[in-house]
Amino acid sequence: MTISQTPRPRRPLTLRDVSEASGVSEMTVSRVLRQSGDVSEKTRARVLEAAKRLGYVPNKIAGGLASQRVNLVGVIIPSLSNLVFPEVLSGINEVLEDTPLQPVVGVSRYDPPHEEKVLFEMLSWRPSGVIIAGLEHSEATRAMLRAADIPVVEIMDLDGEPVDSVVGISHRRAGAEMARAIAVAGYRRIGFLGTKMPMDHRARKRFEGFTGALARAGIEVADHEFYSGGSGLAKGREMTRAILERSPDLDFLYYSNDMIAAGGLLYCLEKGIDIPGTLGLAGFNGIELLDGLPLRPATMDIRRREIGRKAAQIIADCVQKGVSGLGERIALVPRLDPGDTLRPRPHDT
Amino acid sequence: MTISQTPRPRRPLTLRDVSEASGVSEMTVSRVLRQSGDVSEKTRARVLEAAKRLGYVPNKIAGGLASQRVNLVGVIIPSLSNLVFPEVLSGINEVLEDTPLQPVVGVSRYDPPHEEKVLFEMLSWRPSGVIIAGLEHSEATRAMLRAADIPVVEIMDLDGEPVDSVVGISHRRAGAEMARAIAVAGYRRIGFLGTKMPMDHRARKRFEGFTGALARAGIEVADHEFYSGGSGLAKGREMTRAILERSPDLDFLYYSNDMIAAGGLLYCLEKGIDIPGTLGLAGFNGIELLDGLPLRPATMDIRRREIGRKAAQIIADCVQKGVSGLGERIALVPRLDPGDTLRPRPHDT
DNA sequence: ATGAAAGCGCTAACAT
DNA sequence: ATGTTAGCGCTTTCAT
Repeated sequence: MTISQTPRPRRPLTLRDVSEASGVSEMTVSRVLRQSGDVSEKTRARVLEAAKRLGYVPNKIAGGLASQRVNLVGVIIPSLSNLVFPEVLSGINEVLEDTPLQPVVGVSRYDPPHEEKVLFEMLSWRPSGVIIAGLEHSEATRAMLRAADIPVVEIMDLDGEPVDSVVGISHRRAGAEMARAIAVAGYRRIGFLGTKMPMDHRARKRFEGFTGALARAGIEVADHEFYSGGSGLAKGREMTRAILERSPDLDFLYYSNDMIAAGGLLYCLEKGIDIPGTLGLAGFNGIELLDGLPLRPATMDIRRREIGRKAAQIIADCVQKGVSGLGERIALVPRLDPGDTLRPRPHDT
Repeated sequence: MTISQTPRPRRPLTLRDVSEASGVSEMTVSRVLRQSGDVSEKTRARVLEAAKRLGYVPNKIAGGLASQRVNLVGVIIPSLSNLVFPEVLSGINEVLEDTPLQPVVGVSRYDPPHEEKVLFEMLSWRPSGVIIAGLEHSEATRAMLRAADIPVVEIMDLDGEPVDSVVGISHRRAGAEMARAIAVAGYRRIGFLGTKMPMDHRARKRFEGFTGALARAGIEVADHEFYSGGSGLAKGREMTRAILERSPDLDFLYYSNDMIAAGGLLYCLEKGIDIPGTLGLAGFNGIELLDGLPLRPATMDIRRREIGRKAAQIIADCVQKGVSGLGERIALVPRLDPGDTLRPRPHDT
């Protein structure tokens, strides 16, 4: 007796296979599978049954070519290990899940030539829109974005000239606001700890906004420490040790992100430094990690999830309206959280 | 005087446009752009110049349909916010960057029906291979993977029946090994803190391996605490508080991941508990975060980056050889790191 | 080294 | 409600 087996196809199944198996024309099968147009309930059922039985998976390559529409949204972010960007992606996902659109992620590594390459690859799939982090791109990248004739949303940052729409916060203002809060609280000998600048424009703008606002309060940054490489707790400890050994009289440390701030906090607590009495601290981003620390570092929430949601919404709107961009500018306001490490302190006078 | 401007095309550029602009046949243009076949240096230069000047971006949709080959590798992981998976992705990227293959990421959210949907979407793009986390999938998912007739690599876990190839560690053994180390060190009143099981098979297997090995040493898990929802430091603190209030006589806590272990550690240190004298701790994963904590919790490194690399290598090999799978099984051995929180202790006798 | 023709699997547009 | 035809932009194959 021969054993009957589900045949394992060498050639992937096509609409035609479903058409033959169900005795319905290819066109009607296509309509059923896309739930477009009028199809009788009976044929619909027969088609669905056949498609399921055969294990048919539609070919979007062919579909996209025929319809000249591809429901992909390219998302280009600098890094996945930053913790911030996965949250932006979640926001994007949340919105796109209620649409036929699907995000496709590319990672630019804070490297403009690589960003250019990633975008080129992405555009070769003819996505319906692009969401891209930052406003600083190579001229070629900007040219491609403009020429693609699709909605483009630049996210995270507001300080610059967008190609089309933009959703984010002003990092200059964020830096300035933190500076003001620190100055108002009475801190005077302030150290800055951050990433090496050329890589990260947003960190640079925060630094600029920070120093600018301090200057207006008659304060100069007393010392700074820049690093390269991954930012983990250990890096924050090390940098904090270095800057405090060099400048033991600092009374505040402003870190360019929460992770290194958390490392610095742990270091200071171990050294028995009185926080925030002797030394205040602040980070940036508002990541979840901060919730479990012995003290909650001051930080500024940049509303990552909301940035993702708004950006995705703009793309979805454009696609729905059939327009290739609508030059929106959505300014989100970061929320300063003083936590336990940024407190008004007695004056020195 | 009219101002000459680069015309902004409504219709995306095609090979034909480049062909006309360069006076070279479409076919030859195609050859140049794909760097395949013999083309004279002169024509090549002309084509490249025209393509660049026009800002031509090839249409991979059309190319994929014509060639029946799409250089995408689908990667399906449960979550992006887990810290573990971005590292696996890095490993995959590292290898694929030296090939024409490109990863496309889908997130299954530890949810089999959703995983099924994500895979279906992915397969509709006819990728050259699939890398998917875990061995537990719905029957439909397994059927799709088999029917796709492309290389499939299941990653992270070894304990089960793979569809094709598999790269990972045995979580049962990992749990068992940690149990043995704890027992040998002399701990006897052991608590387990982990995720709610049905969601996460690998955590479940570790738990099974752990309790099994303890049983062989004549020890039972004295108490356990399960949680749902995100795992951050705060969750680790809260769970630790709960279990220690209920069972103050525990002498060891085994956490299902490093993040909650770190939270637990911070909690214990604040409470002034002597670690590892009174209480030992261990987590799981070997994440970078641990490096900056006041004490380094014991953990087990699961070699995430290497898992990604090996998996990608298998796909790349299959694509290169033109085979649709080769049933490899790569068993990685996790590394137990006792850190500062798992130390031999004096016997109670 | 280059070109011409056919067709990949699907859908738009137009029948019926 | 269903079917027919043409063609999306590229590559394969076969000429030259």
